[in-house]
Amino acid sequence: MADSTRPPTPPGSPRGPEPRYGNRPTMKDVAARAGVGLKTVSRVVNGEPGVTPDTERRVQEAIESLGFRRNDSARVLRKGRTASIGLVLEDLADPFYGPLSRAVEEVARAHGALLINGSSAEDPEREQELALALCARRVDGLIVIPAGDDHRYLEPEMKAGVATVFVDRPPGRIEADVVLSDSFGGARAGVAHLIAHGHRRIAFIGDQPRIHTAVERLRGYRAAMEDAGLVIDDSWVALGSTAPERVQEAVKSVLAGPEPVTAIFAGNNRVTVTAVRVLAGHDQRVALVGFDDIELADLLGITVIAQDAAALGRTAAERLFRRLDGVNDEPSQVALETVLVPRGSGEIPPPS
Amino acid sequence: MADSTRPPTPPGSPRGPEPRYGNRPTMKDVAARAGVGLKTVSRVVNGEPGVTPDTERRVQEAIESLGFRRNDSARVLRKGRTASIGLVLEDLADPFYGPLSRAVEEVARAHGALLINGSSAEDPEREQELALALCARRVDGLIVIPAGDDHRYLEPEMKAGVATVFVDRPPGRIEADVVLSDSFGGARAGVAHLIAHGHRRIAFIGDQPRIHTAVERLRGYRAAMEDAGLVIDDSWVALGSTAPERVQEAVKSVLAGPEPVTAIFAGNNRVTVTAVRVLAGHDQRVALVGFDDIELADLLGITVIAQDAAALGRTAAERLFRRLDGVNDEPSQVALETVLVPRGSGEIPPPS
DNA sequence: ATGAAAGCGCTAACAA
DNA sequence: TTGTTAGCGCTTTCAT
Repeated sequence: MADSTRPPTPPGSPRGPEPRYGNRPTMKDVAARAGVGLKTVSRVVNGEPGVTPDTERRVQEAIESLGFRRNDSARVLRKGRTASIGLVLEDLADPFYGPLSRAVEEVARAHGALLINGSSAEDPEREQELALALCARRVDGLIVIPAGDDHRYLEPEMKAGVATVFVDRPPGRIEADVVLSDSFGGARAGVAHLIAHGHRRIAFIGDQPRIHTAVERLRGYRAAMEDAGLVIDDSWVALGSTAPERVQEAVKSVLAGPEPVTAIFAGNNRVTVTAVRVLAGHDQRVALVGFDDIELADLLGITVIAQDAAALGRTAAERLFRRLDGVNDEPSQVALETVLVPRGSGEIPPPS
Repeated sequence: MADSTRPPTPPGSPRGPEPRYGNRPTMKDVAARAGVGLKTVSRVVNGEPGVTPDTERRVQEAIESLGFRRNDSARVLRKGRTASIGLVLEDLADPFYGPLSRAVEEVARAHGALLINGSSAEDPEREQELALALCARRVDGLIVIPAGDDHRYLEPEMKAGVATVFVDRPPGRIEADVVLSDSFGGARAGVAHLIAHGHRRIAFIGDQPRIHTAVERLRGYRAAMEDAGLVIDDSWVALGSTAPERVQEAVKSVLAGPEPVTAIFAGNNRVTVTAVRVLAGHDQRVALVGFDDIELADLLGITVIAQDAAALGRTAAERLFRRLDGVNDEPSQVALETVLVPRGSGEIPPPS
């Protein structure tokens, strides 16, 4: 009865495909070892009541000596909840998404859930592939930072009960909760700041136009210029990849020619970083305001429109868990405020 | 036969605990809908051969109209492999770990696996809790950046077949693969660099002494000083939390008194950032070399010992998958080289 | 080419 | 307090 080895092959039963998991012990093994029933082991493992201290001790001993660990896959299969949520973001290596992901993780942890995150690398197909893989693993909920602009592929999943919240950018062609930063308002305020400091020729260098935030920020730029009665020259606006080479090109371009811009509004942190590098090598002082705060921007005197990445993540996660707790109201749309942080670069006056 | 609804409650069978998953369709449902056997659906879903094009089409239609998605939990239960690996790190919001995690993710992706990562927040208990939770979910492998110094709790898991690789810091009281940066050599080179530029009184401000890299870097500092025949004053060395307040205090302290240090070696990126801030407000110019590269450090002219976080992650992940592919040699220990990047702050001479 | 039946490890329901 | 049974959704085996 108290045999510590498991029969290598349950005789008479079709054996598994291959030596799985180096033969992990199961509750059945623990039960045999402790000389109790299967359900009793289950009770002990899950801290359910109705087990005498003595039995519990015996079971615990068996667990330890066998090195048993509950198989959550089996548990999930039975219970229907995985206590895990998925986060699809663009790139974990981007300093903007790290804090966002961490904030989501903390909320998940507070709800006893694990976070699985994956990077879409700004590729819509990969976004879809990832999101669906997470659904196949039956995450209870999904937080998505869209790379693509059509999320109808998530409809069956959402109908099937996968709570879904979009962050940073709105979903395409589907109704769902969204948590955004006020890109339009932030950009408008930033550009207005430059105008207030005397600038009239201001460039906008941003991300690719299929990205919602890029378009919104451009819209904010246009609004601020229009508010001031300024006409935008097409050559001042450059949307595209945020790869350093492209941005470098764009910055140099708006600074060239007989009538260069005197100020630049950078559409996100990647653009700002490269712009700062280019401007550092430029002979003329050029004003700069960037969207997104950056580490050490204070020391470099970079004026920014700061958004709170952690707050974005936290808000989205809280919304998600509210849904998982059964709240079933209309899809909501939240826009978090941005903050203008003047540090010097945005207050440089135009050359007189 | 081609009925699109599933009986709400399988009659005569004890029904499940609650309306699971908003009633997700299963292969059985798809089979009924398509008028084929269960196994045929399985074949189609998994792209196995032995299905006529016509049958396949019917099954595909049923899948789409039902919004079926394979339940990977059930699959895992049968197959024994989850095609997922776990990564336990310190803090995803730290710009050092973002790229590391991303690199691991890419390798995992190349091997068809998903990455689940969690932050230990530098808390040994939380590290263990997380690692074991990942094991309960039967990740195929585990990459751990240790917070604690005793990893015997992983022994049963490793015995049970969970491939395990440690990164950035070695494991405690257990034999396993490790991928490190050469902290000792890097710190030694950095401090030697300061000495070569004329410094004699050099401070070391680092992380908590229970963290391996902190100790190694301190050892490198001591070695460089000794190489130069310099005696270290105890007041020059400060180990502890990397919270800005603590570091600020430490920096101010080594710069105070009648014989302040003329140079500082910062033990990691968090320390460097705060040190730079403090030094920016200091009237005397003080040399600084920091361990870890930092974004925009080039513009601020910060001399650093750079380690390649992505390479650490990549190397560890490759090692892990080699193990998962069945390679079973001795635990290996790899140390990646660091690079001294002179940018100005490390070349400031002592005041004469 | 297709399907029926067994069972992966666990929990829910129901005895005992 | 404890154990027995059925079945979660899938894959495997073996028959047809």
